[in-house]
Amino acid sequence: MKTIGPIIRVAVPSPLRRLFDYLPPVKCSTKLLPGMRVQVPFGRKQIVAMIVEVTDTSDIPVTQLKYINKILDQTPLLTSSLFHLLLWAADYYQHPIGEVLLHALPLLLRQGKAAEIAMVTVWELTTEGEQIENKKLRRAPKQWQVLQQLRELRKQQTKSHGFSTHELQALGINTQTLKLLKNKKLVIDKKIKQNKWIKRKALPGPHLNSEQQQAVTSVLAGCNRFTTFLVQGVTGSGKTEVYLKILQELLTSKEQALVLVPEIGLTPQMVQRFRERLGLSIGILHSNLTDQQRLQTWLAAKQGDVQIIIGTRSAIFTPFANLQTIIIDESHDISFKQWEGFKYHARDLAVRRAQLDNIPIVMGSATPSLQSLHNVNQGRFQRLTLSQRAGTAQANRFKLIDMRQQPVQEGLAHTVLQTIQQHLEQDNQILIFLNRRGYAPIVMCHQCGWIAECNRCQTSLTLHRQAQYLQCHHCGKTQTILQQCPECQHTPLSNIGIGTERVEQFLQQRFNDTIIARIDRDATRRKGSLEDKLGAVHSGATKILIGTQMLAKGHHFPNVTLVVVLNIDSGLYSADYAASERMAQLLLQVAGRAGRAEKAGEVLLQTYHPEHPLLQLLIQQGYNAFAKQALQEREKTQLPPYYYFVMLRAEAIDNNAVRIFFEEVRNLLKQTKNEVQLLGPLPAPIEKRIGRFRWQLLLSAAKRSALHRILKQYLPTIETFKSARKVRWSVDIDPVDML
DNA sequence: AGCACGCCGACT
DNA sequence: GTCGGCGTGCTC
Repeated sequence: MKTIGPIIRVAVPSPLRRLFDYLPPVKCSTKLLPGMRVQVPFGRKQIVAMIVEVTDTSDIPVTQLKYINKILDQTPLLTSSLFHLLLWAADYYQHPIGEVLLHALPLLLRQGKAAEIAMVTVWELTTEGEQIENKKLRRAPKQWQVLQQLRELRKQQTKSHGFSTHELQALGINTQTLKLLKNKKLVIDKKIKQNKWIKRKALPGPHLNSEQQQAVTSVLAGCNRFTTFLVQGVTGSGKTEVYLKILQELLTSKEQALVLVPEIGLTPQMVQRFRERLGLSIGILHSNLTDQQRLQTWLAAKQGDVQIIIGTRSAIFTPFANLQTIIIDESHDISFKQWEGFKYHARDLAVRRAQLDNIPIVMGSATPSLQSLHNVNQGRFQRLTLSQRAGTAQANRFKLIDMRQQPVQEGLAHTVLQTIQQHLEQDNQILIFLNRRGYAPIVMCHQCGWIAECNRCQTSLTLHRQAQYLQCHHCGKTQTILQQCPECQHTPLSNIGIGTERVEQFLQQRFNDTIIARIDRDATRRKGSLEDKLGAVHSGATKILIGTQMLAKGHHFPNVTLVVVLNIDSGLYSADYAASERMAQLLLQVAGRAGRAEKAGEVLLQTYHPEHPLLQLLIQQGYNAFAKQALQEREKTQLPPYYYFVMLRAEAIDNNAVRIFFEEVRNLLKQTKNEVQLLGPLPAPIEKRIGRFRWQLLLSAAKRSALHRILKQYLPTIETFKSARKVRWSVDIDPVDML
């Protein structure tokens, strides 16, 4: 039984891959449009939903249709451009549409709060208030005094409106007095938009070198249509200056830009630099804002009140009144990929958004993803290379240290220790990189082979000696240190493997009068301690710096002349095909921390596989040569970006429930014949995590469209499986991590 | 997902 | 006798 008549089709915030039809409210003066929020009865509750379509037929009989309860927006909350991007994303990532649309909204809007720009009250003198004489206020000295203060402020002020309650309070002016003056019509209060999107005077930037200028010119030449640029510039080649110049040249006073940065890249220093150099208002979006701050920035961008938004991953969902370009810094960074819930990649969405809006997009990186380089080869991206390092800085010298040929102490090769000694004698700084925090990753009984394991995950516990506990680095759970083997009572237990804490302790003994700092999550937990430690490095007091990934990004250490990377081998032979790509990116990034001043940097890489061809290529011929070879291998072995991947994952406390689910899924997908290849289901590389057993099934195909068609066809069926209710399952399109 | 309905075990 | 366990079905 079909229903004819006005039908409002909405998306609801639930994991259902379909839309729901409603009738418009009985007396409805608002024209209902896609992108508006409504409150609707859903099941037993009232929920916030988003209008997706306004149509005139429904497959649901009219008796089953409910009425919209309330219209929450008078105009669409999502701009048409963002709305279409989100619809595309829901389809591309095969994620429930309601979750996608509502995920894009700031929390307060998701909860149904009004999309209101915060207003502040400002007080202004009336004409009468400016002219009135003292004698008329003889009996109100306080009011007269305030009036005088306001007149004084009026003389000094440069802004067109009055002063906020807050500002006046700071000057000791009582709100009560202002109200009395208002009653006498000597002052008036007005509500105005919060004036937080201030423009400043732009400071001039450095002179661009010819390559930088060339890059800017190329981007500007393509500035009024969809063009994709990959700015590939080594560390220190001045990519940020290129972005700044592009923004400066491209944006007129009403136009906007979105700048996406990795999670760790959004530092106050970076924002400060943008603020100083661009005479434009800037809004920031990241995870540490209050809900109200996020909402106000979001609305300001939508209204066109703020010109530049700098934000992390989720800022790709900001609406803009007049977006002219998107810039993605460190575009290879995997923090642009959302891992949980709606598993989107902000970089890929950004490219799509630029295409929908017909604007240029600029992606920058010293070490572009193989995906991006493939796009360059295919002619989809235009590459702009910056090869000169700014100033007199010199390129780093890489050297492989063959661990097999020499004695090793606490993870450090003999020759490496000698080199450290030399650099210390020359009063230089040294950076040691090890992507493993704690003292030792394994605690083992030498007698019976027992290993301390997490009871919730299938992983070994890491010994944290200083903090005095064993910790699981997957679920974070800690437990007390054991003195004795629980199996055979043998004592003591052996600590196997090397973490940052252990390296620090060893080096402190070895070079006992040298100041050593450790920078990892444990050593910088206290607020301000990271800043303190970095300060001590910059002042020159700290001579040796030991750290994890935290060190690899953003920070500059101009006086570091020696970088040592302790364990690069995990990137060479891994179950994850992309491990070598990430290792190469990390190595160049770590190396880039050093030798930025007049001193050249030396980079030592400790390995048991110095002959590894990709590694050889990387250090002898550089990243592009490495990437070319790695891409050839990917093509030969049918891996992305030549093949397309979709990972189907499921987990449950009951291992069997997951196996039954996947058995059903596999039987269903058998029908696809050879259109897609199935690998698995297999237990995930970390089989058990936080008490849940995890399995995965990899789908791959030479054509993206084939994969997409099959998912569209079969996911609704999988959704109805009874076995699906007993597991947590998810679809990951273009997974970046196989683990 | 969230929520209710519904049919079986150990308790005031 | 009930409180509550989670299996199942539904959401316009």
